[in-house]
Amino acid sequence: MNPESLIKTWIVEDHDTFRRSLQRLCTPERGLAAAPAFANAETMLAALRLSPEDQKPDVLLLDVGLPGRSGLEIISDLHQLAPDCRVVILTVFEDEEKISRAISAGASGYLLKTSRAETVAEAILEASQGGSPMSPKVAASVVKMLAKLTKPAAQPVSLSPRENDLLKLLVEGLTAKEIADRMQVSIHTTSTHTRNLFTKLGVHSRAAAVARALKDRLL
Amino acid sequence: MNPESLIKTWIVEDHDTFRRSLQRLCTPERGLAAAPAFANAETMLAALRLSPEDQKPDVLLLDVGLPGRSGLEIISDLHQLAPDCRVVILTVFEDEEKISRAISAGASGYLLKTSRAETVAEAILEASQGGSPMSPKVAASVVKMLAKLTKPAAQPVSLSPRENDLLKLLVEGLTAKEIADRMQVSIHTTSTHTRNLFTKLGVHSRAAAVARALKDRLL
DNA sequence: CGTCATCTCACCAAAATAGGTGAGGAAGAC
DNA sequence: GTCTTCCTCACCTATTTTGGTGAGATGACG
Repeated sequence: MNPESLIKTWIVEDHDTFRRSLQRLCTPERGLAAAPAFANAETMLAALRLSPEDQKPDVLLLDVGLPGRSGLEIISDLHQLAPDCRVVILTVFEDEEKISRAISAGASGYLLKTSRAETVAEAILEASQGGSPMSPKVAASVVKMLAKLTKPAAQPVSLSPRENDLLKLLVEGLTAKEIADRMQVSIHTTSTHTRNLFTKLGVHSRAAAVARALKDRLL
Repeated sequence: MNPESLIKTWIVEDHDTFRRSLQRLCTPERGLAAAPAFANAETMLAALRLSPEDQKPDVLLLDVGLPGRSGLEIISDLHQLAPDCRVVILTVFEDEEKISRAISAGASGYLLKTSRAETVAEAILEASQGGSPMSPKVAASVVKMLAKLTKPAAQPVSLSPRENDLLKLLVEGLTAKEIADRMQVSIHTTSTHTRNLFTKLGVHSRAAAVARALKDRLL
């Protein structure tokens, strides 16, 4: 395999021994170029700023072991400096909170530190190809969270087209007058629609209607 | 490996040839028991209803090839009949819409039909152990969706404790009077808080405040 | 053909909200 | 100490919302 096609990985890991073993697993046999490694994220960012375009990493292995100043904050800086670089989190934490934060911050993959070396190497390759490598437990958590967030209405309501329009505009926070304007009808009509909508949704105020619409994804 | 520890897999797949090849990959060498296979979901459910508890499947491989009556609807029936059974979707579709629907419906895994046989076998094992096997592209979509859904406020607002309480109650759809009651203050106080809250959120109505709160996850 | 749902508009009145000003007390920051 | 933020309460008015009744037009469905 020629050097150009080797995946360029950078490593951020504060624990010396572990950092060296991560470096050791980046070998040409696995399709990985020799990996620069840093003891903290700031050093890595400094190096990245000095780095010419063609030497920037394809994948960043990021340890977020320490709570508090967790390392997730640097992901947005990283994406500024190297937009195409994929971030793979490496950590001991497997709770939904931590996983969710990492993914919101822009991480593509999330591995537990219990992963085998071979698994980490495969994950780097997968990430570089646009995938999202995750340890099985993490994947299960992610699926569970997504299921919760996309759960549809408990008792689906059937709104008429105009009622649907109205609801959208309510969610935008418009007043009755503005809504009438947008819907090209008189304010009396919006009032009628609003009353009917409230009845269907089982609410008595615009705020409650908006809450129901957004919570139960009625749009 | 003794028969008790083999994973019990059931298969729903309308295409004869593909169904047989799925059956062939369920072998004791891979830790999988011989798998009953069905050409459609209704037949499978009928069989499941007649099935004694100890023969119910650990994992269901579910083809959702056909659009329309897609097969996803049966997942809730399945969970009624066999609450511990994990569902792994097998399909050619890889768009976010389909993936999201499947996961909302209660699927644990999602494989593309381009997957190799060995990959499918491993996925069944992973699912049975509580994991969520996904093809790389699917995992990437799932992570992308979760990132979008959990993205925090663009410009974070710092609300005072009382303003936060108020916002929660607004989202519940309470009136000013009810809120005053719950917050144990006079209605004049809630009014003041409301005005300050609106200013901080940059809105001019309760509905818009609720929309902002829910969209930007300010709670 | 009648019925039903929907959309449209109108008039009405009670209630709630939006928005402004002022002001006292408590807690924390400088 | 002073300043600021926050919480509390009050009074004010204009506007909006909520909720009721009624009614004509349309189109779909049986």
